[in-house]
Amino acid sequence: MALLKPRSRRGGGRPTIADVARKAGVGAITVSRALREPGRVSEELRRQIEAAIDELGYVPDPNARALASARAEVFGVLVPSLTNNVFAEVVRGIYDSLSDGPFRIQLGNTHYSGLEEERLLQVFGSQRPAALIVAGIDQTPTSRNLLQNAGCPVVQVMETGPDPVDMMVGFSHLDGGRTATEHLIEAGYRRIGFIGARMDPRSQRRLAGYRAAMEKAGLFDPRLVTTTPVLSSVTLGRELFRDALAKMPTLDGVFCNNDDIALGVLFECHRASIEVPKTIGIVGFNDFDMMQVAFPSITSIRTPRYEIGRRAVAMALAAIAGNRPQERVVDLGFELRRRESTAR
Amino acid sequence: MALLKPRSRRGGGRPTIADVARKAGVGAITVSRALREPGRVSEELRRQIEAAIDELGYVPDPNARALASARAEVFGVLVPSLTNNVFAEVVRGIYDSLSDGPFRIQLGNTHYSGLEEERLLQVFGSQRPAALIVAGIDQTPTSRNLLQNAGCPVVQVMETGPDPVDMMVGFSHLDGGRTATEHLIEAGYRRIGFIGARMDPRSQRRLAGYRAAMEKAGLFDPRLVTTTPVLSSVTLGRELFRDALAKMPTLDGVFCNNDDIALGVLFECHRASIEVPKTIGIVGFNDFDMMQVAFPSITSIRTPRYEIGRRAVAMALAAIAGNRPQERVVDLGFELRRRESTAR
DNA sequence: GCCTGATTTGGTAGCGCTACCATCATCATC
DNA sequence: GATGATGATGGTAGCGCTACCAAATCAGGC
Repeated sequence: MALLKPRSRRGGGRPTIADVARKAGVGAITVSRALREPGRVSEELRRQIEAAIDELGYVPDPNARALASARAEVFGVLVPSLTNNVFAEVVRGIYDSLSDGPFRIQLGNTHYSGLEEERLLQVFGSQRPAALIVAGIDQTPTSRNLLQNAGCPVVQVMETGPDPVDMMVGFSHLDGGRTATEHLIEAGYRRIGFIGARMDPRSQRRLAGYRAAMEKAGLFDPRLVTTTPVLSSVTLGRELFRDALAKMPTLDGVFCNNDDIALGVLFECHRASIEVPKTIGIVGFNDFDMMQVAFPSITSIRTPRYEIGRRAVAMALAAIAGNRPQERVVDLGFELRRRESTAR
Repeated sequence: MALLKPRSRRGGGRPTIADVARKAGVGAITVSRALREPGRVSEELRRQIEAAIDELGYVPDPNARALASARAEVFGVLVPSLTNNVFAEVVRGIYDSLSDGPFRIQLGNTHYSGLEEERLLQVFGSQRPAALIVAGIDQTPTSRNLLQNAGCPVVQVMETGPDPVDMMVGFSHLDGGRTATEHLIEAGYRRIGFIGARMDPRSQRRLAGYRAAMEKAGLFDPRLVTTTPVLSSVTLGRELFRDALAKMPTLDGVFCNNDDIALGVLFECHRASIEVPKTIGIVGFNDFDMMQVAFPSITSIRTPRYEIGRRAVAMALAAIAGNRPQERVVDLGFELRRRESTAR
């Protein structure tokens, strides 16, 4: 008589929770509990179960878990760019904070497109993630709606604003732009340009900060502003600076939308023998490592990218654990790093 | 009399494949087939099913799918760093190639640690991914074993070598190092240093290429080599260059392990009024955008990072579809970009 | 008309896990 | 000693989907 079930598990024969339960002499559900809520299982059984797990080399199947509990141990992370170092550091912060626990990261690249963001939120939602972390606060109404109905903690990162979907961690780009510009003004520069590429909402707010500072000092002139929607790069920084100079030869300072642009400006100054900081003052944004090494070293606004990632995860984990933080909007601030490029 | 089943689906009430089947008046399995193998379903039913899907806004549950088919639509991607631009571009290539299809990306950061790589492969394996893409070819025996038994296509990227686990896409770092060094020699430099940080296996091979070229020209001297295991940065490039100069004041050229180091060297040359390329020639590695903008522009080895990501996915997808490429090792090469920093 | 094989469709039985309840001790309380 | 209250454990019934097989249909050949 043949065996009824020829042990042909479809799934490749890895040990399951039932195998562990059999070996430990307990019910499957007790194994499940021992894994998820160890406190609710007696110490004796827990030890037996752990021994069985070790012996069999059991690893829980995240897919089965997600299906049964209608909740995947996944953090959905949406950023507008994978190669922009700013977001890479945010992602690194998220990753480092999550690598101890059971949570995986599902990365989405919106390419600075609201439509793509909507599409990704749709896809991510179908997985019932444990939390969503999205860059920016300017979601489309559709995206906002998707976030609101995601049924999980949501953290908007990089910026602060008055109206969080759920939680927020970031800083004020407007204040950052204003601080950078005020610093140039205080240093004695007057014909201060703004140079920016890829004018996403954060860049727009830095520009607004620049404008506020310039207007307050009675120095604003629209011809001082040079922008392009093209993706930022060092090469582009150089080109935009040449455009700006051509348009406004009396330029004596520039606030650059980001450090790439600032570096391009610096190199062009070298090339054209424009003295920095004497003839032109330069301020960057983000304060990448290279800013302090550049010659002359470049003043920049230090932004807490890595810390934003870490804090976003901490808030999301707290919310998952049931104690949503009191402060739903966390401003991590920024810091002006004064260097040679503005030391006139 | 109360309803028997108060329609309290645990899973939040999103439409399921059964809902679609009911609406379209077909069996559930036919809907499943229409989604995965449209060719095997008559055109009429297919149309009905598509209409039902649209109307209900049905999105397949990837977790249920993975559980039932014992195969997740996930590409596991293992890189040693999230912020190193080189890997960010590889990941971008992978992401762009995958964003059309159903596959998700599961990212792992090994932090240049073999042990961490083993741990991640273990975790990734428990999800039965559709494919694995790992950076480097120097896996530990344990990791190699895990890859071999992963039961899915595996692509090792960034390098080429004689013994792929399954497939490989990359280029020869040894040849890259040699080419860079030979270029300096041909340009007339003689006391050519090697400066490298974070001496991972790829850096080691570039160093080996440097050494081969130097020895062949009868120029090698161990005091010309300055390395550190510390993570690479522009700041570090500057410091290492100062060390190298202190050790060997007659240095007249440097091959830098990567572009960050090269940039640090360039800035230090500015700062110390060392003329480039007259007194010192500089060659970088990777050819980031900024190399061509720097003043003077910096000679570098252009590496096909993005293309490596794309090709790795293409090969993996082909293998999944059943037609594993003939060539299991693809060498995408590199290119020396001659610029001002070596134009003596 | 019958058979064969290809094509299209559906039913059943899981995949591995957890939510929900039921059960059974144990112990304090009246 | 009956009555809950509490805590530990287990059974059952799915989660939403697909593998596997069975059945139905149809074309063509004899």
